[in-house]
Amino acid sequence: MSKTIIEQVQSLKRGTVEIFTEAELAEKLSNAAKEKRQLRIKLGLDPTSPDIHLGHTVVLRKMRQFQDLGHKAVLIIGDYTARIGDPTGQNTTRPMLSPEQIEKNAQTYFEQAGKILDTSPDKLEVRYNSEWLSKLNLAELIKLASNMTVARMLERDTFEIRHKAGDAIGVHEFLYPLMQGYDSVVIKSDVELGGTDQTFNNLVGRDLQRTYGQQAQIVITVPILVGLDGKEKMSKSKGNYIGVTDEPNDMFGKVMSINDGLMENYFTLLTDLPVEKIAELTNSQKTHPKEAKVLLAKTIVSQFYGKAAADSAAEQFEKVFAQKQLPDEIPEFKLAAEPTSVKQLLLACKLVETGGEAKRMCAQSAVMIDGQKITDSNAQTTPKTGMTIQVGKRKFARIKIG
RNA sequence: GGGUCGGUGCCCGAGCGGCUAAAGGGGGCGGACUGUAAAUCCGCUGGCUAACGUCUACGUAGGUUCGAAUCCUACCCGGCCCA
Repeated sequence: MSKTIIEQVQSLKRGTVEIFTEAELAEKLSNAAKEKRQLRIKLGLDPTSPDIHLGHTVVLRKMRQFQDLGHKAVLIIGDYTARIGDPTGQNTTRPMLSPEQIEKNAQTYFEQAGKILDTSPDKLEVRYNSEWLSKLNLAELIKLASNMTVARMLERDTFEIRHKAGDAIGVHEFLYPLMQGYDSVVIKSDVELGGTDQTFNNLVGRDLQRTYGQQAQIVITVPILVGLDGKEKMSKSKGNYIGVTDEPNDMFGKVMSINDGLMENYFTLLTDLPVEKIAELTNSQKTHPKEAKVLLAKTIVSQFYGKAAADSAAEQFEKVFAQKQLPDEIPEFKLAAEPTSVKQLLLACKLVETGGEAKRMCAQSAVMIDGQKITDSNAQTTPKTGMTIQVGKRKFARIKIG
């Protein structure tokens, strides 16, 4: 209420790629204000992978902005659409989940998304799309499908690429955008949020609402966050992600591992720092890149764990990586004081997974026991309390006899 | 339905009877370098074993052979072309 509509649109626009259309958004916002009505902001969720990472938080942060303006987040758990699997993804076939599994995943999701979203009941509504999709009969499905043409489907990048590459495309995959679009009709969405990979799907919702006689939803797309490798999108399966439940030290370390060029992107999408400040931080003439990255890492960690934890993570990082000292917290393992080989010792402390790996690590002089390099995995040692073992730069263990 | 090509390790991809735990690349891991990285360079990259070895692995199931990822048969899955 304090912000004008123009200001609202400006702030909502930050960090987005496209808005279909900005003018309509302004109109909706202003009508909602006049009618004292909450806008319904839709976000579809995939219940197959409940663990959320920073990539998901980009769109969640945008959702939060809407909530803070008084609007309602409507989360759609795609339990029914999960039967198909988003054609955007790599895999076209996915295991069908049991209702219990979906429920569990959804639960996990909320716990994690709650770190970003406002979960008070007047700001959040959660729906499962099986609620209406399972009731569609064939006639209704045909009607739905008649709103789409093959040519238009094939326009879609992912289909076009796969088609040209000679990969299989199941007919049922064409239903995915329709089902997702139908969700918008059922829940009467005003705005749908999504990554740019969802642009097509979300625009289908817009069209469908029109054919079903509703006012078309606004579609807002946000960028797909690039993963730690700096190339591919952040995803769990690619292992280039930072999970929102990662421990502060891990989270900090992962942020520090991104390459310098990625900082600006992360600052913009994952923090609230003003644009001018970001420009200053990412200009290496003005700010040392490491300093900027430390600030980025601290800012991100503190969003999830608070400032104290962020500062402590920064200290640990400096200690372990820059000064190559031992961290404060080292996992402790209880062992018997029997002589064993280094190989067995590493296995017992879970520093390696297989004997072969233990041998390799030793051969590559990555193993240190009490600061002594060990190169022979068959060397005998007798564990004693306080003995510290290090494998590589980041794996540590401490022994306790007992 | 017919024809044809194909299914190889985490991924891509070579191999097309023994020298193949399977070239090469990517990824990952370790080391050097550094500003934490990135880039670059070097090394490693199936399990068990102290080691000799041994087990598992080239779509699935059988078969031929002293010996098969490599040949044969059936089946499953996919691409393309024809209908």
